Amino acid sequence: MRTSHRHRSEGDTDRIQAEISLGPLAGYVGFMLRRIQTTVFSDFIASLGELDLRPAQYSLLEVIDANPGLRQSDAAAALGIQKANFVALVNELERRALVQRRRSTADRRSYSLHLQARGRRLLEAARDRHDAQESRLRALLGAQDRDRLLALLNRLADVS
Amino acid sequence: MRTSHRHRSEGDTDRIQAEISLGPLAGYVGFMLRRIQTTVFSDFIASLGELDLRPAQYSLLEVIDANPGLRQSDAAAALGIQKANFVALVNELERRALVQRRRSTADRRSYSLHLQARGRRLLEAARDRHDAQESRLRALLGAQDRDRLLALLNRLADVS
DNA sequence: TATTGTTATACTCTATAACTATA
DNA sequence: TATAGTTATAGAGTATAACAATA
Repeated sequence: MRTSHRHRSEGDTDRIQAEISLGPLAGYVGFMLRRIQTTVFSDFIASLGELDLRPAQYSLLEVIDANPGLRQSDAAAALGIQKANFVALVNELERRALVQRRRSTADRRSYSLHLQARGRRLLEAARDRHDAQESRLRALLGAQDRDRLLALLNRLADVS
Repeated sequence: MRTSHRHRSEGDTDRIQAEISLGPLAGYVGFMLRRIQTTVFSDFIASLGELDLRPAQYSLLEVIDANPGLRQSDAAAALGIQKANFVALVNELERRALVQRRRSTADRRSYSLHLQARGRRLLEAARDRHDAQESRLRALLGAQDRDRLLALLNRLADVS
């Protein structure tokens, strides 16, 4: 239907079919990993959006909650963020009274990071959204396949 | 050892342990998906680097090769890139004589995209790198688990 | 009226180098 | 000398709005 009344001239090398093939890409783990991750991530961003919290901010709140008082640079390393880029992230959360920096008495170059009451409350709300997404993923896969997927992913942790 | 000669004062709430826990995050499919994908993607970027080709450029070459003459906007949609951001991508590849735009005779608003000889040669070199990475991933998982992973990923394609 | 490709713009994420204060 | 945190800067990815040409 879409192309039924096209005039095709001699030099016309355009495609007619509507569906575009990804070619060999669709068979690559690397490509599909990126593709699916992007979808899942967008979905997560959307569900966090109402909280005015981006994924990196949320994950930092989680890491501080799991490791109260950890050093700023250790938090950055755990999340795979460079210390230079981590500064603005912490600044913003501190400005919003979600997180607190405290000068370490042991090593006065470093800060330890702590959740404030507001940060804890926001973390709990964000974790609810995260849990809800995780439930949707589990519904798509089933509990057993979800665990299998997690196990398979972990085995890719040391490529390169 | 690391903290053996620290002086801990009364208000010192810093952490002592060296390993930082990701807390509940490590059990979330969404989080681990992002984490592993980032690792695999960095590895891929490094292997493409010598070709002066970024992943998005490579994937566009693949899509054009699989769908010669496809419309610019269809290529953008297939790769999940917005048409506005797609322009500079095609410009760059055309400037390097890898890709060619041709005005469609059927719909003079649109362009059809084609590989040029240099583009085809570069694509083949890039595909070799991609294949090499894929082989490393398969070595980590085994052929069967690689296929299982791909199947599991595909089942997540329609979250949200 | 709607769509294709385009420009302009802004925001996020990431990478690197250089600085300071402390160790 | 080395490390923790910081600043400055630049590149890449992504999102939205508005426009000209064409359907």
